[in-house]
Amino acid sequence: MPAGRPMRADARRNYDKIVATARVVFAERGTDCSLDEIARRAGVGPGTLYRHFPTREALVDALMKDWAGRVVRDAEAAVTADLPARATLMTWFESFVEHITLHRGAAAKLCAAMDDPSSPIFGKCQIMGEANRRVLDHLEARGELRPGVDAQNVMRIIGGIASVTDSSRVDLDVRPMLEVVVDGLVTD
Amino acid sequence: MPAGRPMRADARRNYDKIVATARVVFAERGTDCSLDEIARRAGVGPGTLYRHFPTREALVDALMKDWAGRVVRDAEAAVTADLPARATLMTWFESFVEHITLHRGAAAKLCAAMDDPSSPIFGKCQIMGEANRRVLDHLEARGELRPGVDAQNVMRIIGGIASVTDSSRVDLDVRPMLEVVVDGLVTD
DNA sequence: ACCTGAACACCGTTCAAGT
DNA sequence: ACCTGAACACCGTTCAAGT
Repeated sequence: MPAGRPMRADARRNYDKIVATARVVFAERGTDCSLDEIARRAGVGPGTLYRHFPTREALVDALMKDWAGRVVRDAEAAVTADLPARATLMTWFESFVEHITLHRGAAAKLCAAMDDPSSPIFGKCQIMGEANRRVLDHLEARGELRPGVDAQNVMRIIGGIASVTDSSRVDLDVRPMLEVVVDGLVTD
Repeated sequence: MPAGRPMRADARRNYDKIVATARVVFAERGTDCSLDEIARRAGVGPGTLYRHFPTREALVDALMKDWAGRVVRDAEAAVTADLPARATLMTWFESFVEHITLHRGAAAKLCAAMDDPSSPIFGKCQIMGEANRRVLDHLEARGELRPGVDAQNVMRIIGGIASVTDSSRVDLDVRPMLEVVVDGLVTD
């Protein structure tokens, strides 16, 4: 995201139109929808979409512009609320799941990008990872966490739960699953 | 799988050839590979593949013919070994993950089918679910399990961990993740 | 510098014609 | 009853021609 020189007016306009349309279509049809449809509904040629976003994930990344701020804010809120470990983790994990499932199919993509530095959304995963570590470190400092838990692995577990929930046909309640993980993390 | 009348010889031959080829191609390219390629390499027309397997999942299901037996056998082995709860669960969960990731991309498909009775592989998910419940019931009867854990949710959590591991670019060790879940399940 | 849209390759799916 | 392969629709991706 280095500023670079400003875009030409028509390019800027197309870029914004594509992102806005993608937001709508992703919400309607999920992260694996047709890119052609996005271009069509945005009123641009398919080549224009590709020029701005060489991969689907680059487009997903553009959608998540203000996402990072919300994630960091929620992690900070979980820490400063200063509740018992169980409540802190449940609150944080619930917002984690909510953030990672911003569109249908997004959770799986985010999970896959967690260990893929070449992915355009790798940066977003790192932000999520840092936010998660922030919460866990806070609890560990107070001795409320079992020793030897790797924050990265915790992120993968919660991401997995989110993926399964996201891809399920029925509307699952994640909380009982999160509670099992929380029980496995806290000292009693 | 009701026996029905026996297939005509050429149909039988094609069916078997498709399944054998699919086994190879799925192993090579994952569960989302091109069905056209399978038909081509099996030496049949695309229509023939569709006649025998109307959906991709129907083909996956055919591949898992002797899979169910192995799953049930492993669950039984975990129970009869009669080890402490932690060891029992770790052993069982490790084979669970192994079975559910038989091909790249399979874990996610299995997870999605867990709550979709219309899926051709729903039956396989139920077998997995029963095997899992068998192990958990055994431990619960001995009071080694925390009260209130739902076997179905446990299956979803482990399935989620398997999915994330499966879709990751790097070769992850699932055991630390499984240990967190195990800690969340057992009484101390 | 950027956009357009035709063109290409590939894939899933169907179905008329064959045996 | 089953197989074949052409045909169709759709999608991702590229690129020559335009402004």
